[in-house]
Amino acid sequence: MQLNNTSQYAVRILNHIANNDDKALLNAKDISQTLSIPYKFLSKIMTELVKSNFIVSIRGRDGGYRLARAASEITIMDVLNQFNEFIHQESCVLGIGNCDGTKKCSMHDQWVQPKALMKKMFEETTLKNLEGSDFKI
Amino acid sequence: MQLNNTSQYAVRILNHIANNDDKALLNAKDISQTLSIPYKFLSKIMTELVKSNFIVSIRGRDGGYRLARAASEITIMDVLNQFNEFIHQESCVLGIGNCDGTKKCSMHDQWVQPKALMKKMFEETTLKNLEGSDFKI
DNA sequence: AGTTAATTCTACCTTTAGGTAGTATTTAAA
DNA sequence: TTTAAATACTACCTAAAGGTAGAATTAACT
Repeated sequence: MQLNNTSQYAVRILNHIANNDDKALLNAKDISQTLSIPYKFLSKIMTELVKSNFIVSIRGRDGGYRLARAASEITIMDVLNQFNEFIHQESCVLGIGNCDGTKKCSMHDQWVQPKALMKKMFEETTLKNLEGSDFKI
Repeated sequence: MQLNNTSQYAVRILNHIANNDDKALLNAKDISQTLSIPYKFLSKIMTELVKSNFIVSIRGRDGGYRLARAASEITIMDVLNQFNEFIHQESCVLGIGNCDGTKKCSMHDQWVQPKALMKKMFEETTLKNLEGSDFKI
């Protein structure tokens, strides 16, 4: 019951970029070293973050990355959706299709509240909310 | 953000056995058909459930499986722990080691409540609580 | 005693997530 | 205009999860 590796990396990367968005561009090499994410794997994720419009890239010497929009406009849910983490209302905790009100699995009722709280939290938390210098990165 | 396939199967299997524990033994072939879980894969899970003492097996002709203890004494958390689903207090949502009070990741505070609710639910839900005939299986 | 129907064991196959390698492209600066 | 430092692209490799195959073992029934 945890986020996949790529999602975790993506959130940490975006969080890091948001924390430094006033300064110069950040490049892949630096981010890789700061966050201890393998350089080549990070590069792949960066490209995906560019394509999905979370960040913009400046190519060539002295290039790098910065946020594509305000940190307050990027929710964690946005990011998770991009990396195959589905946390929607009907997702069934036992994996039996979709669980709606009519036909539900045996754990549906117990799962409703935790799922809703989790969903709400991911939807309401933005990169802005995560800013701070005192956190593990 | 969902349980792995094997955990889902394990819960559904145990739930099904609990629902029929008054009747005769259930065998792998029947369970496989009823729950639409591949027979050979199910067999493997059954053996693990026996070894980890959730069920007991009767070998040989007319053999099968039944719960090893009362349904009210088996929590979902017990099952998940057996199948590599770690939902403990210190598990870090961003995968940066363990997140305790002192040194925490940037999402720690937002994650505390959903995680706690989920943990409590899995700990307090037993197979007995899941019994019922009106659920998707 | 032999047959049949069940679990168990060992070994393998397949798919996907995670990760790596090498090269092409772009751009600023010397 | 060449070089250096950056991103982007294509293709591959590796490990783990999910799943399969076949034979061995066990025990009730005839």
